[in-house]
Amino acid sequence: MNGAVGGGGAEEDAAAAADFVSRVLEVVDSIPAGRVMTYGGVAAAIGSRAARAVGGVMARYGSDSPWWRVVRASGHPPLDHGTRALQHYRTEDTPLRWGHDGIYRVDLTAARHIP
DNA sequence: AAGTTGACTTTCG
DNA sequence: TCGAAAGCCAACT
Repeated sequence: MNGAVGGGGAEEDAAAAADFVSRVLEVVDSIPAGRVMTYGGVAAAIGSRAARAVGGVMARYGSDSPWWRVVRASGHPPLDHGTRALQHYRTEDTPLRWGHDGIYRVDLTAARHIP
């Protein structure tokens, strides 16, 4: 395969990032249907408090992961993707708490998944 | 190397 | 119950 060692410095950066991303995706992928986890919960599961970094990973690499199972601490889905997530929540039979204006939020009291 | 951004969290009013 | 501000961590420029 590769005769040379290959520098390493840049690879360590990429490896470190891939490691963080892999852990996040693994936790997200381990969330069962009908349950949700907060960004901070996922971060805590991998031993970090980087809730924002978790969101950043979802924005880039979450395209292939059940990102809709990861919600904010308030039970609101990510930004304007609520409509898109709602389709999945109804399909996964996730407990939702509906407001008077038709807006909904995930019932973390029942749907919060604890690893 | 340093600063800015970001699919966030928590606390105060 | 809702709104604004500060804090923390990781990635990008």
